[in-house]
Amino acid sequence: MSSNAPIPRKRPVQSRSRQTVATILQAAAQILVQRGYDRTTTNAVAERAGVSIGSLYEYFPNKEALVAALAEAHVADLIERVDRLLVQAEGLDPPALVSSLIQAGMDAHRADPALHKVLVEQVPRIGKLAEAMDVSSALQQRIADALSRRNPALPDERISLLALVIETCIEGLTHRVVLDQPEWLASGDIEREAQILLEAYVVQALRC
Amino acid sequence: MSSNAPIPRKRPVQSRSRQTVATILQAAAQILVQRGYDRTTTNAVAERAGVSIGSLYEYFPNKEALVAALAEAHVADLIERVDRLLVQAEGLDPPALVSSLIQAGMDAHRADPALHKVLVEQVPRIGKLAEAMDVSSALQQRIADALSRRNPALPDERISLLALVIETCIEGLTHRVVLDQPEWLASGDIEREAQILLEAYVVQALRC
Amino acid sequence: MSSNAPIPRKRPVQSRSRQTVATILQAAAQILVQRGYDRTTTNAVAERAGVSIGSLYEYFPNKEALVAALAEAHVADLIERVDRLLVQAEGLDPPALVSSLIQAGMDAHRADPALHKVLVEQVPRIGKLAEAMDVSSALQQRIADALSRRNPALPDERISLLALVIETCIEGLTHRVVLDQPEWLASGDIEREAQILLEAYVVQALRC
Amino acid sequence: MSSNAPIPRKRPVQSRSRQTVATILQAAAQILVQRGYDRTTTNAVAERAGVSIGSLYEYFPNKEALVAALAEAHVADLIERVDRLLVQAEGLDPPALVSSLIQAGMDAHRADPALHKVLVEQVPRIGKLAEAMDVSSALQQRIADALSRRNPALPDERISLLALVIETCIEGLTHRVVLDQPEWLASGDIEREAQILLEAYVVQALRC
DNA sequence: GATGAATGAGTCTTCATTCAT
DNA sequence: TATGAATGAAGACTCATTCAT
Repeated sequence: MSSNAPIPRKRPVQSRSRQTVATILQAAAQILVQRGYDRTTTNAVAERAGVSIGSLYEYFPNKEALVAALAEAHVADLIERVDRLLVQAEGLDPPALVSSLIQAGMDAHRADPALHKVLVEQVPRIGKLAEAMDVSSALQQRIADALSRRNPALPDERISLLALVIETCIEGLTHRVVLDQPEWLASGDIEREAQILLEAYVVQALRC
Repeated sequence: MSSNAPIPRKRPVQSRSRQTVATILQAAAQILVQRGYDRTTTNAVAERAGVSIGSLYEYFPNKEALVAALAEAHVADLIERVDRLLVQAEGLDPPALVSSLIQAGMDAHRADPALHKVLVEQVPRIGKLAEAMDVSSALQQRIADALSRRNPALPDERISLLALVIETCIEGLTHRVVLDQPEWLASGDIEREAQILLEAYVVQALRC
Repeated sequence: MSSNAPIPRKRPVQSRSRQTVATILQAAAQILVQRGYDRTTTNAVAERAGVSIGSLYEYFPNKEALVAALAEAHVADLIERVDRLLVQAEGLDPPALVSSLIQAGMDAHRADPALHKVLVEQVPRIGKLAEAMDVSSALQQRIADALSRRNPALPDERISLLALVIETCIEGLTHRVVLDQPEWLASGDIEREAQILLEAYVVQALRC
Repeated sequence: MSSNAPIPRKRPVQSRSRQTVATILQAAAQILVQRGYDRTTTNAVAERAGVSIGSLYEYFPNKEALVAALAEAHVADLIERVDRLLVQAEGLDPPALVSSLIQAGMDAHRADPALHKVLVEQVPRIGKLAEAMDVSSALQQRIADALSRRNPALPDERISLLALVIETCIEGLTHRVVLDQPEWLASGDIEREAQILLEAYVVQALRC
């Protein structure tokens, strides 16, 4: 409207959009956590976000896309955390690498455990949502890279298999603790067991 | 009428009911696999079962209960398979026990993989459904018992932790293979890795 | 079965039927009072009566007929009570007659106030049910007869009108007290007012 | 857009809603009268109103609320009519007051007799509906006020009782005529009788 | 872009009633 | 006659999505 005002630097529209999108995603996360997936309605999300339902559909073509966006953001956050830790672990020996991976796995779940729980337990892994929620592939890739740098001689197939096993165990153990026994989080017992379990495995594997 | 026949009276009636219930559950399984949880409607299940919608509600108070019954049956089947294998593994040494556990885990998922996939990926783990789908607790208990018999000196806490780790890893690896890479099922690669991973862990653990 | 037992006097079948019908009606009354009309189901009535739903439909062609039978029985009970009092009031003077009528009205509602309340407040006055619940016509007729015997000179039209007014006021006042202010039942205030109200009216009317 | 127009902004939006609500209520009244309460379905009401079923539920959370709104409106209309007549009767002597009250009662039932009949005869007086349909309390209050102004010396208790008796008789007689013998409406016979009945009663009562 | 009233296909669920046994 | 499993028409209600303003 006020076209000659001195304020607008660049893409004011875009920045407002960004803000709106962020608000909607926040609202979606809250409602998802409070009500679960099935009972989350787009109307409720819009209302919570203080945005009209029409606006919501301006940014997200449907409910699935909305939740997918949320899942993507969450997953990106998770992976970013893992990446940060992996960078630090670059030069370490295998036991320390394993430790780092375990820490990364545990740490990743500290992002937004409640949201994580809902996403994992209630959101149907179908279509776009299945893709959006696939953390494992990305993590396996990163683990594979790390292993590969350590022992470039190992064949890719073997690396993949190792990465799959490692990632699966860490994710499995972490999930179990985070989702079902959050009271165990503090003790560090699980980390210790995981270390024992995987250290031997990895050390030996990197030898072959 | 035939007052002194040795045949129990109400049997025919009961058997009709039984048949109806079984038919409904079968139909539910089929439709669940074909359409996924959200798009499974009670009316469609009744129709597929060749039964009136009223009959369905005669036996299952609502959709949740229907799917929960299905999940319970599936879980029971699954656990029964594990139990059978564990019985055979009774006297074996730790490596063989581990092998049995892994086989049991893999085998369990051969019950009805398609149904398993839908149940795991799409059915919201909420309320009655969450309970009905809890295999892990049961399996951990069985593994704990097996370990306990092997090494009665170990404290319960330690046994529980071991069982949790073992069960989680086996379930995690099996899931990953069954749900995401069914093509790996045949190769036996995963079993081999799992054996390596867990054998060392268990052997050592049973020593302490 | 035991066909030559000395017990059965006459129409054992009929008497058993009678018993069944009575049981069903009792059950219907209970459930009606507990749940209200809409939430009263024929299945629940049968169950409460300890009778199969099929048997219920043996005796009552449909829900409406069942409730109508109940209403009829209730109304018959009411009218019988009124009749008993009116017989006693035969020779009395007008004020005493009025008093008797009022007593009869109040007394009638002591039959089964809870059932009465449900029938009046919730049962739709439609078709067979409307007929079954029509107490007023019968009462007006009886009042008209009583008045007529007192003053045969009065034209029928006038008698009818008087009866309508008297019956309506008594029923109205009684209802109000019974349904809305049961705590006033004991005091006798309403009876006193009704007597004042109607005595003057009737005395004068019987003169013309 | 037309930013400085004196017309309130949201009006068009609101007026659309208002219109929708009004249309729905009209349709509900029609269908209620035609089919009776039980056979009135929300879908039919929406269809008759030329509105989607979703819109109906936008404004009325359930069937009960819809009918309650209708009843409330009807009752409000009814009471408004009575109030109008009572205002005019302010300075009159007791006989004229009685006459006014009777006229008011009769007149009130001219609002929408068919709807009135359905509401009274078929709508279950339960929960919200019972409240919505309670005319008597309001009318008794108004009558009590009128009496109180006439004779401030009378104790409240007595006033209440008088009002109850008067209101009950007028309502009873009016109902009977309107619901059961609409053909008597024209003659004026009932009004005359009511006047005789209540005049003596009120005159005497206001004396004490 | 924003709004929010309106849409309506689609679900679950109830319950009076039937009928094979 | 009695039983109770089975029926299925019908109804209340939800919510993702559209579109006129």
